[in-house]
Amino acid sequence: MFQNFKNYIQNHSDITDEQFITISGYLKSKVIKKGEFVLRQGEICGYSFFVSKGLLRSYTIDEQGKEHIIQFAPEDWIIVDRSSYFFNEPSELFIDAVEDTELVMLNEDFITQACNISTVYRAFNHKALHSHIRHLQKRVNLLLGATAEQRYLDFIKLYPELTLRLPQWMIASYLGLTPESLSRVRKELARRNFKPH
Amino acid sequence: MFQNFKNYIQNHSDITDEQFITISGYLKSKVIKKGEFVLRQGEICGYSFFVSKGLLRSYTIDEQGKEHIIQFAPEDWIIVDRSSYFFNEPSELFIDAVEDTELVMLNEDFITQACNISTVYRAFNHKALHSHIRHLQKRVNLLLGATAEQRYLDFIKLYPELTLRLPQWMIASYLGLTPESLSRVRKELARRNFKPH
DNA sequence: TTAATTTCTTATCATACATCAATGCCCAGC
DNA sequence: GCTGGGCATTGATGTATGATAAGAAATTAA
Repeated sequence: MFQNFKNYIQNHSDITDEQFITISGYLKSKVIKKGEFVLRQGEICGYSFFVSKGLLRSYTIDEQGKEHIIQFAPEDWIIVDRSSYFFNEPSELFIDAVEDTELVMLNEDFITQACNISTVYRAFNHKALHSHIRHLQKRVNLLLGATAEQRYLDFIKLYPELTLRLPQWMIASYLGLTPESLSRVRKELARRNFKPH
Repeated sequence: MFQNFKNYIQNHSDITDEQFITISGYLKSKVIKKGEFVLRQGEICGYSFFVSKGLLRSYTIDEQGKEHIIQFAPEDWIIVDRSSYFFNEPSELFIDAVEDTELVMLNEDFITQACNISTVYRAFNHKALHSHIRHLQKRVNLLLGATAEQRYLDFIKLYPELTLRLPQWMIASYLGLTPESLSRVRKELARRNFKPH
């Protein structure tokens, strides 16, 4: 039931099988279909969501009703609105399933317990926060300076498998483009004989 | 010498005067003039910089030689390239002084010691990481969706005092605009009789 | 004070990307 | 096998912002 998650957590900590069993009481698993939500704007994000199988995304909807995708989470990724989770504030984000998805929900108690049991896990968590910051800062920098084409090239370099799994309009949304613009960027790349990978 | 920093840290933790004295051996203070650097692209960021007086900024320079300002840090703020600091990687960022500045440099040992002495300080640190993430995510969202005017209005609402202290071209750079565009935005706001504050 | 930079504004023109609209594609469900 | 609804492409046109250039204003230096 939690096998993928157990592998994941043991790869990143020294938590033993027995320890995992004791704290797995704080876990919930869930299976959802494409399009179903695990978080909606306005709700408080009480869980981190680990993706065992499938693909989730988080996004905002602005005043003009436009979606802006913040993050994708394929297998072995964790997705969460950290602001809402940590500060107990209503979330700005929606999180829904891009594909049929199996996920594990970790609540605050689980994290606390795991940190108490294992300093390795605690350090892993700390590192994850820094990775998140690094990623966001890089994205800010790209959005400040890079053209549509540069942002797209960066995306397919960073997420080659996602590029294949996602509909193009979602990639466009992640990059801050319209689907039409992304289509033209791709056309231009093809004209110049660009081969991904 | 570290008075402002001592106040700051005691406001955010239960560290005593005596404890502060023992760990203050890990601190360095520095006075720099407007335009001087505390970090350059390519260097590893070995310190967090606390601003006692004055104003620092961090920014990148892209391939076309354009600056993109990532952060401002006035009094009582800490500025650091967390990626470089945590992962020991060469930094993408420059950090220099917008005004003549007095600062305190905290190295890894200081942070470690302070965390060991005080769980309150440790929690404060943890919270700071989450605040950073919240801020970056909000900025990504603005850059994805908002117009020049919306971004500028958001800025002056968030940083009213900075708006007065900074040259406009730096605000423009922070917002991902040219100075000319920001000037037009301001003109249009003035025409519509907008009063800051 | 004058001179010299730097910053801000304004105007014109250029361009990347958005918007709107039409078409074709694909594959999901009947 | 049709049929319909998302999705991708393409073209025509619009618009916000960038680029360039010049002058005004403000700040700093001499």
